Amino acid sequence: MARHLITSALPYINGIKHLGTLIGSQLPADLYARYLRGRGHEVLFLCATDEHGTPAEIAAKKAGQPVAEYCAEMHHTQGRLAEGFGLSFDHYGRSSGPQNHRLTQHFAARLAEAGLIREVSERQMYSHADGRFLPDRYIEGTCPNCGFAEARGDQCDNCTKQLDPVDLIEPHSTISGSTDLEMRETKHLYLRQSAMKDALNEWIDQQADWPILTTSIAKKWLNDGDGLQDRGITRDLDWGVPVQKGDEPWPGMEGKVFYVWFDAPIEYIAAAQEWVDAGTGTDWERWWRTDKGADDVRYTQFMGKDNVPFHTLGFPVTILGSGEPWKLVDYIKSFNYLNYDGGQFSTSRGRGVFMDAALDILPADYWRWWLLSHAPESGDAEFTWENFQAGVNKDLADVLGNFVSRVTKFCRSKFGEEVPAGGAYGEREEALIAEIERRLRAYEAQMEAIEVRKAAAELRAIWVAGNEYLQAAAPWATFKEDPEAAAAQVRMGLNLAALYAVISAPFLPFTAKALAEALKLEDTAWPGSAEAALGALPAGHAFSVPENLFTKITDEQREEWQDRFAGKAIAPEDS
RNA sequence: GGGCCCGUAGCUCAAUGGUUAGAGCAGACCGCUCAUAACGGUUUGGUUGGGGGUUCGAGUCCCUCCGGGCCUACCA
Repeated sequence: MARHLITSALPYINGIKHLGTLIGSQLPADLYARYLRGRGHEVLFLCATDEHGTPAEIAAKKAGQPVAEYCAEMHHTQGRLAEGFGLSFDHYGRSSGPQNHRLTQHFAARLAEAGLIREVSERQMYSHADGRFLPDRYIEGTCPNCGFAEARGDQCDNCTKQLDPVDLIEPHSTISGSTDLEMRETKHLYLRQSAMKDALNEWIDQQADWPILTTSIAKKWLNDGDGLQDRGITRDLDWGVPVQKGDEPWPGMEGKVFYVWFDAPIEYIAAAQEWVDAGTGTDWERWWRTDKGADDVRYTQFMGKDNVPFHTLGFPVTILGSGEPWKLVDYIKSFNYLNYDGGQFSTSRGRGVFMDAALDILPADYWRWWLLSHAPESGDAEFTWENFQAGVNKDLADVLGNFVSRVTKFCRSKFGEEVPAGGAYGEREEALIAEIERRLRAYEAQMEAIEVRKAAAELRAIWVAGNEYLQAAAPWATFKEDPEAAAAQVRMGLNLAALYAVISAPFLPFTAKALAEALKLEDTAWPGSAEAALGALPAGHAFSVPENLFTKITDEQREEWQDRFAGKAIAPEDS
């Protein structure tokens, strides 16, 4: 038994997330957490909404709500959807919570003491109409280089020239459209990441077993061009963690807040505090402080590739630079993107499937299975309705669902709804047990390596083995000659179903639970030897035939959904 | 522009530099009739994107070209 701290990248607050976000971090993190819990390990699985930053303010404005209220509502909505997908967070926190405020200010103070923060004066565009400074991307104008009318303040999307907002002809705010803009002097804090470049390089070099995606992104940022650059960690916004040195004011920084990418990862720690404060947990420090018991914790982070720089560089600088014994991540599992039917998911265009709509049309396990078995591990993956329909129908309805159906119904018709007694296992059963033993251990190995697709393939192979066995044993034929032998075969079949109820749970928690209940399976502990596991249901054990575990997706449904989620052509923009 | 990842069967993907490049799906054929017309078996299908090189041996390493994707630091 070991102790595992698991975090999923924090979903940003500005709306309901799509399937790409789900498979990019939360779902595989949940798979791993469920598996480790199943193996009897002690697990703390944390997630939270990432609530600060400009997009949150803009989304709130669009919704006509104060930002705090908007975030509270959206946090609730996202939480409800997470629950709907079976995401088994031990705590689902908020980066805007008081714990994170205090902790973020604490880290800033420690970093300042360590000489890792410097003040920089810079000029930024201020919009009078909006009453705020605008990030470059929220300013548009005509490109001085190519004449493109909708060039952004940071770069022209047409000619790709790097721009400064002052270069633009007739610059205006994309929020209000106002042209009443001026450059203003403003002071900001920068985290001196460059000072820790060598330490980070050495640390990354030690991680030979991390996904290439993780280390290559880290190395690129560390060594590209002039190497790792310092980053501004404050913004001129209202919504966020006020800049303070711990409890003390920070002269010259009044009215400013820390920037999201600085406070968001700190929320991983704060979420553990929230977990305790909410009364769900006790002693968060034994998970996060190596001087208070966390030295034997294994910490695994899950995230999409867009989040890798913050987790390999920024956050480690915060942790290491503090000079305090905080737990540093042990393994970073990163994912590529999931595309939607030949393009990207798009929020504004309504293109693709979002978490709320997904649950409206199908149970969570359908999505969990397909997404996890197609997790974008080696490259970007693509969601198409044809693939989704084929995968779900074949794997879930035919291979798993139908197996359970055929064995339970056959038993009911010949022996009644209890595990039949009589007969004995022979060579065929011995071979099956040996095969299950081998595959079970292979499945565990893939799970432990967090090879998500390979783990799914192994699990599926175990389901298939059940169908192969039934077909070869053919109890419906045996029954006519030798009912005792058929009883043994059915007993084996029912025990396979019971095994599936246990080992499928990380992928299919809802179905696994329903199956376990139908089989009246008391003990859902992870199987030791296949031989013991396949004896879990003794002769005479009563069960009930479950409803069909999965309904197939029809061609009509598929076509309807294809149309419904194709999206409409509106202005481009975010996802 | 620079960098990274990817390119393997119609589709989705495997293969510590080492037998004849493998699975699943789809297709074809056969079997079975317990089951959600499900299941099982057999089988078709490959110039591993192109070209060059290193090596006894290359899908794998190097060079180059082609194609796709991502990142490039004030979106997160």
